[in-house]
Amino acid sequence: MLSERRLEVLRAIVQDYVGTEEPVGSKALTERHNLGVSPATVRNDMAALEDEGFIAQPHTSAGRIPTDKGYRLFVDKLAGVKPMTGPERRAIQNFLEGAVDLDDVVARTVRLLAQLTRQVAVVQYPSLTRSTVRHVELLSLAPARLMLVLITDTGRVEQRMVDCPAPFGESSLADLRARLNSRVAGRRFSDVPSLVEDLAEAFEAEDRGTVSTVLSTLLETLVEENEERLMIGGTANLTRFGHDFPLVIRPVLEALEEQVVLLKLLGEAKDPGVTVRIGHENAHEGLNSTSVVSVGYGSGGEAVAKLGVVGPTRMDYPGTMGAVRAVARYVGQILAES
Amino acid sequence: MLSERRLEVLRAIVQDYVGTEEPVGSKALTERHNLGVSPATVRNDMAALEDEGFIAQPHTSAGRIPTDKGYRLFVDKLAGVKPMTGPERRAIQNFLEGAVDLDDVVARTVRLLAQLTRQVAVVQYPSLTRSTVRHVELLSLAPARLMLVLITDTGRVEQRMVDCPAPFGESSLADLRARLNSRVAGRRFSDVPSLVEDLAEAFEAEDRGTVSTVLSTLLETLVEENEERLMIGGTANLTRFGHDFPLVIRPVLEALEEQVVLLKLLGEAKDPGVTVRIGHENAHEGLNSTSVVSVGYGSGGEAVAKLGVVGPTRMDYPGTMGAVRAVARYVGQILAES
DNA sequence: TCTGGCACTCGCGCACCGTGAGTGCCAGGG
DNA sequence: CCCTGGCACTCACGGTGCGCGAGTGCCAGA
Repeated sequence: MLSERRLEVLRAIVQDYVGTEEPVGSKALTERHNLGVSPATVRNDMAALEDEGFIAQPHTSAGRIPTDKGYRLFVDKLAGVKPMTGPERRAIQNFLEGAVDLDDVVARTVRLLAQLTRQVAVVQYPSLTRSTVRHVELLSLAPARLMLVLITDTGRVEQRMVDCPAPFGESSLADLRARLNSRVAGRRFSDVPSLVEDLAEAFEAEDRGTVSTVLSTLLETLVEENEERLMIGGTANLTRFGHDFPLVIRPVLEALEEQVVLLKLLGEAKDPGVTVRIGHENAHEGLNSTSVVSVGYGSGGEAVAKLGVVGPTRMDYPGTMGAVRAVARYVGQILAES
Repeated sequence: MLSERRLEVLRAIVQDYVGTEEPVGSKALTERHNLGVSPATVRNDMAALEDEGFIAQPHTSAGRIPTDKGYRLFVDKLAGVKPMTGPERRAIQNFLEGAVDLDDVVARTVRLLAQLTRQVAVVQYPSLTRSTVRHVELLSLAPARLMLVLITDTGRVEQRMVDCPAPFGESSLADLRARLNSRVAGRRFSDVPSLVEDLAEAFEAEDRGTVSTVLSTLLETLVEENEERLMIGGTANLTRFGHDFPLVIRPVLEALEEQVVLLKLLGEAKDPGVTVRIGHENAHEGLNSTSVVSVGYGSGGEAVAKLGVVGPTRMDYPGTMGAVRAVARYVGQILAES
């Protein structure tokens, strides 16, 4: 096992490298942190850390930089989560409180996260299946054309067109609307399929086709693949990535455009607290030189979706984790109020 | 005025430069285009074009590159719009037809435009004020809390919370909903303010406060500033911008994050056809080295919103204009069908 | 186990230079 | 008058060579 001092050396290396973006050498280290030992000793420690795979040299006769494994150790054992200061908390709250609807909440959250962390922010909309039904609305647009509108307790609204197999009267429509709502309003979306299963049976034969079309459209919106949405922002922060720009930034931007990739990325994090995935821990190749810091948020105790940031592996983990956690907490509050 | 041949030289310079991304010299020009004259003559023409400000030298003893003014002349006088090929048209149509709702239409359009033009795509949601009201829905969430949902003929759905000054009964709600819809359904949103002006008067004194709160919330959603939404994509294409990366790309990404800037950008284009704004013609400083190609789209004859792309001034104008125009046409069709 | 000393490595920045594409100008010819 | 071939000049670019210095590994001694 690594001695206390060696861990201290690793911590110092991570901190310095994150600050300066330059490989850090033994002399510079002893000057900026009082480790109480000489550079030569630090050199031995560094050699040991390198043997263990926690740090590496970009080339001989250069300083060391942390490896993914080094950052992992730093995050797990050496660093906490830096809490936000009072003024920061207030600023977050103020900024989020002006939102007029869910889109606005998400948009503001993205901007806020991007600004606080100076990284790329990703915010997932509250998942339908993990939310509660507030109301289901059915509108008649044409004799054989309906619009289905779902509204969740988190303020999310989804709409779908329904082409009916047969004309559907106003009274049948009112009937269906009433029955639907009495069954599902206030219930969790994940329970909806079983709750509406036998609904068609209550209708006249001529209407049953339409009713089951409506129901299957309703169920389709709940399929995992379709129902997830997200918003990203702060991509301009990618320009602070490093010097060897195009090659690094390109795949990152491409990955960010693939919602599927991002959803997987956020979805993988099962930890109830803040999750950090570092460099190669990310399955997607384009994100091998980035770290993802994410956390679930929700109006109650339970998480209805995730949010997080994507940045260079060389990032300020304690600060980023603190910001992400704080923002998630306040977003949860805002959603609970609306 | 410039002679025919000099215009031809300019066209050749633009074409070559767009293709190679490198300053083009007199010798290379005569080799690749049969202008029927010698390099020396071309040199004289180039000198003249430079005097007029259509081309410039990055440094002495390098070839010439077109200036913004040069591209402007090229777009206005020397190049047409390159129509899409049959297979391309079919691909566009297929790709857009799978969309399930408006968000999906917009998202697909963005992806499509980004792929076709290999540039950054921007698509504005159909403007509320230029659309027609399909339905206004009012839901009671709590005794003194309503949700207002607006649905347009283009499939756009907006929702707002309304905190009522006093409890509002189910029957009053049904009454208000019916009256509202009978007045505004099928009418243009821009006419809504005058159509609902005196609606509160029809209600009992105790309900008037709530009714006017609902109405003012309704009117607020129509304020220009709030009602515009847009989606962007294809930012990864910015990496193909040039060599001097960070400095150019940074302000562009920043500008793209400012919805206000983009909306202004699209809004400025008044031309009914494809509009091109080149380099410094764009008011926003960060976009001085980009060109914006935009066009209005709509379900009927009239434009309900704009879409377009943002790319380097050195872009394939005829091709880009053709793609933008074609996509707008098909999006209009899709919207008309839904 | 830590420390100071020492020889060694090697990337970085800088100066230097040859090459070649490109230019402007000019005198001569159609 | 316009076009052409010729000519001298300019200057960015790429390659080479070199000194500096930060950083390293190793070792002997405290």
